This record gives sequence, C-alpha cells and structure tokens, in this order.
Amino acid sequence: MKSITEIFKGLELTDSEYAFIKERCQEVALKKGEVLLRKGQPTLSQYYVLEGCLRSFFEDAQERDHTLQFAIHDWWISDYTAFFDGNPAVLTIESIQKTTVLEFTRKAQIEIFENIPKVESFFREKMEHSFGAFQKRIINDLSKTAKEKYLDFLQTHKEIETHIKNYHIASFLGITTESLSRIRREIAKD
Amino acid sequence: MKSITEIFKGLELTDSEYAFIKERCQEVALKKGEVLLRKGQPTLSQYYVLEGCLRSFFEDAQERDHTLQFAIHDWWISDYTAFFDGNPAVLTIESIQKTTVLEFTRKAQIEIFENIPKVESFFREKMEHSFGAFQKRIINDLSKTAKEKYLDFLQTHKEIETHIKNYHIASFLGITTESLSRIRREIAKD
DNA sequence: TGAAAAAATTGATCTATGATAAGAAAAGAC
DNA sequence: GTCTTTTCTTATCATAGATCAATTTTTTCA
Repeated sequence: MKSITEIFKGLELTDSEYAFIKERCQEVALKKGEVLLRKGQPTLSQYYVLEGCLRSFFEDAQERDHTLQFAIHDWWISDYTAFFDGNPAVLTIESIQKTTVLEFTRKAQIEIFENIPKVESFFREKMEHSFGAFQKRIINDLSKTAKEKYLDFLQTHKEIETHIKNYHIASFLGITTESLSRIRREIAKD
Repeated sequence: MKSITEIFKGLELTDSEYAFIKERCQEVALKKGEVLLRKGQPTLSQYYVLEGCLRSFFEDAQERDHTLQFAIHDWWISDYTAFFDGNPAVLTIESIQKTTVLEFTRKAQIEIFENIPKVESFFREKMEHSFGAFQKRIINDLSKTAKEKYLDFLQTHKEIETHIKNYHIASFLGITTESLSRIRREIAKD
C-alpha cells in the first residue's frame, strides 16, 4: 500500500515530522463512481491520490460536464478556486475507479507549513509545476485543433489513457463524444 | 512612482528586509511595443508590473498568436513553464503600453525565500490565487460560447479593457478579430 | 491638419464541430 | 453464457466561427 512517506520523497523528514503530518491527514477510500467533493459544498481539503483515479469537472447551465483534471497516483486534486479562497466548490470530484486518497484540510496544511517550513517550499514547487501545466493547457486549448489536442492528450496522459472512458476524454478536450469518435477513426486510417 | 514597498503590502517587513529585497531586483523600463522576453530565450526572471500593461502570448506553427495573459499594475507575469523548470521560453512577453516592471531572477527569488520565509508564504498565496484564476479560465474556455467569453472578459478585465486593442482581446478569447467584431455588433443591438 | 498606417467592420463563403437519431460493440449483471 | 446497460460509432443535417476580400473608421505623427 502506498503511503505518506512517498508524498514528500526527496525531503528527508525526521520521524517526528512524519508523525506530525500523519496526525493531520486522513485516508479516505472511495468506490468507483463515488463523489469526493460536490459542487456547492465548502471546499476544506486538498487530496493526494494514493491509488486509483479521480476526475474533477464543471457542470454548465445546460448540465453538460467539462473535465478539468484527471488525477492518479502521486497527483494532487481539489477545486483550487474554492480551496484557496474559502468559496463553495464549483467543481465536482468523483472517482472513476476504486480509489484511495489522503485528505489534508486547509487548516492542517497551514499548521504543517508553519511547523515544517520545508514542506511549504515543497508545496510551492508542486504548485509551480501544476501552474506550468495549466499554462500549457490553456495554450493548447487556444491554439490546437481537436485532433491535435487528442494526440497531445495521448502523450501527456499515457499511463491513464487506457482506464479512462472516451466520453471523459472528450469532455476534457472540450468536444463531443461523437467528434472524438470521428477523430479516432481518422487517426486509425493513417 | 509605484515602488517595491507596495508589492508586499500586508507583510510588515523591516527596513533591512526591504533593503535585502531591493538589492535583488531591478527596475526595467519599456517603451510601447518593446519585448521583455522572447520565445526561445532562457527565462530567468519573473516580473512585477509597476505601471503600464504587458501581454504574454504564444505563436503557433501558422504564426498566429494566442494571448495567455495581460498584466497591469500589481500583477506578476512570466513564462511559468519556462521560469520554474529552466526551459527556454515558449511565450513572448511584450509591452502594449509604456511600462515599468521590477525584475526578480529565479536565483534572487530563492535567496529572498531562504532569508525571509514570510515572503515565500506570500508568494505561495499569490500563486494559489493565480492558480485559481487559471482554473477558471480553463473552465470558461471549455464551457462558454465566444460571446459569453467576451462578456466575461469585460467583467474580469474592467480596468484594462479600454487600453487593449480588440485584436488582442480576440487573441485572448481564441477567436478571430472578425468574429469579435460581429459579437460586438450583436451586443450593441441589445 | 492632413496623409499614411493601423484597427475595426462588413459581406460572402467555407469548414470543423455540434445536434440528433439510430445501430453496433463492449462491459456488467444475474 | 445470455440479457441488459453502458459505451462507442456512424450517418445526416445544422451552425458557430473561420477565411477571404473589401471597405470604413480611428490613430498616429509629419
């Protein structure tokens, strides 16, 4: 079983530092299809995926859903607008496989930052990389065709692509499942 | 003239801490149209806008450009994928008005973090908010029509909208300038 | 202030993707 | 292993936004 030690790999924490962190997070197990966070709820926590796969998505006024993020082992996920600002969630997070996560509340996280500064640095760096990934995502959304976006997705999500339903991929790419199907046929021809 | 003291407003830094920071950043003045960072260059710095307006954009294979971000007074801007990971820039940053920025190199920033931990917390929080803004941007890109995106832009960029050329706004929204023009006509009718 | 350049608009097509509807294939349930 | 449900594909038609080609309006600066 994956555990807390590997979250902070590279950090060289002492046993008492680990213990301090361990007391401030909680393991949560989810069956396939279960909801971890529902839109409208207060978003008090951020989640680290130990095993399985989660998906965060936005439901628009026409009840179509738009996938913001997939998260597998060693990824973090939350509704960041809500988590950081204390607003109710606009996203819903659901498991698309049997999943285990570690839950860190905002309060716990801040306590940890205050007591173990190198964890704050660690999180800042994590954040910076995710920030870069979001920047890249926006650029892709603006500049690529649906087909290019799909090919790009296959590259950037190699390890998870096989577990994920095509309609979820379509929702991540911002196209309909029918369009994705046409694109897949075209690619298969090549 | 806007200056360094207001960057960290709310932080209550001592004079010597200010001095420490001041020695590690540099004021850069730009004429309208000048380039601050060009794609392909190493991205060693992050910029804080004192006055004026900058734009970061991506040029695709067809030489069309796609605006990622506008930055005015009190905003930070860089090519984050490049800045954080040490890769060459994929974005170009240009001034679209006479602009003054404070330049912080990565090295300087890390020195500051190590010596004044509360500045690191401050940056982490800045980052978190920007992260939330990017999340919102992606959701908008996925779920809204061009018209809705434009109306949203007018709201979220109230203070700067008047200085910015429509073709830059179009490039931010991911549509052509002709389409934006049609959308504007439609809105004017209402 | 008036000519040149830059920016915005308009009209006429074209095209990628959406919507709808139906059938085929795959996955799960019993 | 068959039945049911879910997922994926295919076909046809509709549409938002792109492209191309002028033209008008606004800005710049000599």
